[in-house]
Amino acid sequence: MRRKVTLKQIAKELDVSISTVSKSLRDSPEISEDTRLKVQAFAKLYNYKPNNIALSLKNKKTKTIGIIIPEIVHHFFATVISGIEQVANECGYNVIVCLSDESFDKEVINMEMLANGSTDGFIMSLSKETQQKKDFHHLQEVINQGMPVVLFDRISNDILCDKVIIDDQLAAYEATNFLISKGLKKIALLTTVDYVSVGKLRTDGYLNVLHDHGIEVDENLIIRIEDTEHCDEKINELLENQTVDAILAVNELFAVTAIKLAMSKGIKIPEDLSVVAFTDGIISKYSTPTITTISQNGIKMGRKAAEMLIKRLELEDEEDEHYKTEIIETNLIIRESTKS
Amino acid sequence: MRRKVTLKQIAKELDVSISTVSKSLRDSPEISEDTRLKVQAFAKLYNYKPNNIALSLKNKKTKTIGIIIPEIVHHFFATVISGIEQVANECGYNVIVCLSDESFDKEVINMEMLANGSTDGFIMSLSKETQQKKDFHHLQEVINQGMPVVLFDRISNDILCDKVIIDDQLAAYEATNFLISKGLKKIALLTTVDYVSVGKLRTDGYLNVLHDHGIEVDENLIIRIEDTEHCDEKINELLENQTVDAILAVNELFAVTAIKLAMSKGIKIPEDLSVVAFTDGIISKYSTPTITTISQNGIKMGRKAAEMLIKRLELEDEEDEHYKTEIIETNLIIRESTKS
DNA sequence: AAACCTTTCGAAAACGTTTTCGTGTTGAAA
DNA sequence: TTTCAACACGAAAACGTTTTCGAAAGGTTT
Repeated sequence: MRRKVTLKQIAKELDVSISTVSKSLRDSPEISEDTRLKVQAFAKLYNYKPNNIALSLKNKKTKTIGIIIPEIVHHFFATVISGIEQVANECGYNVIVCLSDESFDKEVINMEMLANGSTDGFIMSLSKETQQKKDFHHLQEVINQGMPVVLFDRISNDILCDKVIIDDQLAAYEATNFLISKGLKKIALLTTVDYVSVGKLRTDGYLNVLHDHGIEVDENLIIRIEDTEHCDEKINELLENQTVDAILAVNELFAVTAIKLAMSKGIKIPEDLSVVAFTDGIISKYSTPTITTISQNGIKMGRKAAEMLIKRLELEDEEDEHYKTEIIETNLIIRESTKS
Repeated sequence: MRRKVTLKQIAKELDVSISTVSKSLRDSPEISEDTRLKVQAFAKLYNYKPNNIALSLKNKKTKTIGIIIPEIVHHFFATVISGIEQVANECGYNVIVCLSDESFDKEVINMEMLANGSTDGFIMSLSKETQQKKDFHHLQEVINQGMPVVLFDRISNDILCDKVIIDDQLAAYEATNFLISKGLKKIALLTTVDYVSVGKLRTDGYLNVLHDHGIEVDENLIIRIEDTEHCDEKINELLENQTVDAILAVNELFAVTAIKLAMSKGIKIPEDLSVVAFTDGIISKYSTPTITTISQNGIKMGRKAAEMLIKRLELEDEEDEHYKTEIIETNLIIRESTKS
């Protein structure tokens, strides 16, 4: 077992000072070529690598990005992490990941843990509970301390910081418009409860397009689902009590559940019912029929968030560049679940 | 902008020494109640929290676990991270995640980055390239330095360390056995190239069960797929040229692809063709028909790996507990893709 | 020979902790 | 009055770096 070697040990071994070793390794012209080469050879031999922790302490920079997300077993969040990791890696940063499990308390705890020197900044998406409580003091605290924060997807207008989102409202508008253009009239919406920011925005987009086409809003066609685990019943209820031409679902899960239920009732897709879903994930790609979705490019979102954070981190001393909100474009990916 | 307050600042402000402040905050009996309360009140007021980096440097412990996995956009790996994070959190550890992208070089670079003080230990799953090259010097290096490593899923017997896996061979044996028990004879295998450890083991299990039942192995029924992206062609070829009763796939993707291709050819599932897949992920749960799978409990795997690592980390000074390999049990989850 | 410049290196501070040890003050016991 | 223990606190080292500044040694210029 050969423990890691330090500057001090090298210095002692070669009978020079620590500073000489440090300077030699950093190719300082202060040091004669003789000793420089000698030190470098020795360091290489013992595979010396500077200790990151010591560097962090000295530089007051950890080169680490804190990511706090509600869940990691959601494909979308996984892709965002992937995107973040890509540019972090390119820029010599590491990422430390914490999960809030949709819990406000865990979000706060994780944030406080990481804020005490572990990371240089944060990239996060708010937990449901946080969005519901509208309590952002933990974020505010961190921002006040001068740590940059970038919010993505689940954001809040009450927090002043950089943000990256898709235009949920517009995307919902366009997707619904697409359905209308196919001659479909009775379009149901499967959405979440309103405190989830994206659910609200997508609902708004849906409402707007109906309004613009002079279609009356039928509240019976709007299903607000609180508990993702038991969405079956509410969707089943919809299919039992209403005849609908099309469905817009704010996530894949709702969509695939609706499709399965519909098919089991002998409803043909897309002949009898067209379905469009938000979030282009694996389910949509591999379900039968494959599902028309609104792509929500997680990789791009993650990359952009990381770029914004790192840019701010490396900004020379708070030339306070004002906060930006970047919008990642979406596309409608047309597959088998919608009429052509 | 109120930067974080340090012991030194508190000391200066209250006109006491740094040691007094530190001791006060740690409730040392050395300090009079008077000053202790005064210091604590002041610290609370200014929301003092000790700096993690400084603590890490002093204690030579970071309370951080390094995770290196091939990809994060695989549901299985995401669940493992989730499991790791659960127990890490319970034990006051953070996790720092690096992705190798199945590249040997990235794996090495990430490992070296994290090994220089950033983490106390590693949990990892080998990249394909690493398994192919059989070059483990980076792992060996880290282990020699006294950092604990826990390998999961994609492991190698050439590395001496703790491991956690499923019994791939047994699981494949039992799954195939299940198919045979349904009276199915011509069972095809969709697997990976042999250097991927789990692919090899699963193939072995398949071969063993055929042998034990006296069924002759038909090499035409064993499809080794190198490139996941273009598995369609090879699977299509199989379905065109052979009539098969059943398919065992080493992952969900191969299974769902096979199912879709078969259905497009008018082959009925499960009447004409039964399908069983490894890895119980979302695809299997939501595809049509739903797929019978071998559960590979990622959460449990992650939890176990984290427990093993932390146990070793908190073992008083290398009482060298010998290395263990934990086996996570699997279950066959029977769904619609197999005959009942 | 005196003054000065270069070269080459080391001491020390700094980052923020914790902890060991030393020290001054007080009060009580001898 | 002396001695000693208890109490309350501070100085300093340590963790591993980087960097500033000072200084010794040697050489060059007057």
